[in-house]
Amino acid sequence: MTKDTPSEPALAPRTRDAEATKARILKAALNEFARYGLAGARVDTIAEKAKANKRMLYHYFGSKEELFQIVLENAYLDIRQAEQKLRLHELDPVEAMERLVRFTWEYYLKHPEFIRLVNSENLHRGQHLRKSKLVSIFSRKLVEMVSDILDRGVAQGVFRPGVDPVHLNLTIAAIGFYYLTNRYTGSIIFERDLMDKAALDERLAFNIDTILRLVRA
Amino acid sequence: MTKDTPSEPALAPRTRDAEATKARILKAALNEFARYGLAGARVDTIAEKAKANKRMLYHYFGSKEELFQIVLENAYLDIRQAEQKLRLHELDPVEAMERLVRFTWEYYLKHPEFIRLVNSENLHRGQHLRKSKLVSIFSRKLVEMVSDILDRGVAQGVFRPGVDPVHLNLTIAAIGFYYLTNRYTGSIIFERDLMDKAALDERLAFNIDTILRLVRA
DNA sequence: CGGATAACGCACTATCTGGTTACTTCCCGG
DNA sequence: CCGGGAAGTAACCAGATAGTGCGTTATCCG
Repeated sequence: MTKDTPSEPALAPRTRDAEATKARILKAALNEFARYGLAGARVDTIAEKAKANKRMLYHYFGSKEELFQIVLENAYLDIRQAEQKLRLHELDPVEAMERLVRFTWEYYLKHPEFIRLVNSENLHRGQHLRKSKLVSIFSRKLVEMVSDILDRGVAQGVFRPGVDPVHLNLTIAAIGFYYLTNRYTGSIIFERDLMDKAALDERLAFNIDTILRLVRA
Repeated sequence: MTKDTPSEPALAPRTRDAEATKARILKAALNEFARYGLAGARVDTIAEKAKANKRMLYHYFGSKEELFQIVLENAYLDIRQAEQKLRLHELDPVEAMERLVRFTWEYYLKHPEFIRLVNSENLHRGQHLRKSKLVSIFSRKLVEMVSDILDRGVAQGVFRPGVDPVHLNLTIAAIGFYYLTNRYTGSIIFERDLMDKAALDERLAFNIDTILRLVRA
């Protein structure tokens, strides 16, 4: 909508730019909600970090909860889109499976905001995600993707039949997500630094092994 | 300390009973913290639900955070003690492993407060659990327990060698914990009721299978 | 160029929230 | 049976917090 005239350099600092302001608010909100949860996040802090006026935040997003909802939806859409870019159908089943486990792990590792946001949303019983139409659509593609790998593997005789793609999806997510979301209590309980580089590499290898043992014929 | 005189019936409603009041506050706090998280929980609500005066809460526990800390520690001690009662060393390795997976799942299912508390604590980077000395001690026993099962299994040739008991522990927890903590977003994303009786049974069976495939020779 | 529209900002408030002050009531040991 | 300490209570407070009313300024289109 509000675009620079083509002749002007794009980097010229616009004094007024609704899209840019919205984007800054969303980014600051993602950070704040991920750090402190929905209840712990402070609207004033979000506005400040976004270098935007709080009034703008309410103008564009309505309320703290609606802002959270949009931040959460965006986070889900981001991971679902990244998954689609993997082009797993081009790989043979074992490689595809390994790549998916690796991707999931690395995505969680690179995006700790995502796992924290998901936890917050589940504390609130999924009431915000439920309002998103897009998330369901994109999630279906994920299940189809895994289903396809599984089918191809069974056809080639490398995977055993009868593995539920939803349970497999849940398990791939679980073994990475749990380790990383509970990194703090986990490090205390098991008395070792779970976020140590070597520990992370070891975990990824363990996870790939776990999933392959689960699906192999 | 404050005990009824032996001649009086223990159930006689004492008008003043420090231990009972503390217990009521802890119970109400467990509920409130599990429901709304540390930031979302309300001290007034805890006092009200405990049928205690807020001043008592501060008198016995010092602050909201210290109360949270004690609630969290109690929750961990409870699960660790329940695990010790399983007497897994009396079972053969495969049965012991299956029993542990089953127990973990059923404990999480019966104690949704536990998983919610753990999530809240990890949002706060483990800063409260770190202060507990007891939790580390009891956790060591858990690792030893799994280690023992694993060793016995290897000696009998039913389990493969080289499985790290910490990673195994993490995985047993993960596949149950993740499913249950993300029951809300999971049900939305996969468009099926993850908390349906049949779905729960299916998941338990899947989890047992996953772990056995992981450790079997 | 000029005025409508949208971006932006200040200052305010009603309410909530963790924590406290100052008090009363009960119980038990000597 | 009585005095002191512990259990219990009501009212209160200061700071924080989500949300707004209203005025100002930049931008863009006719």
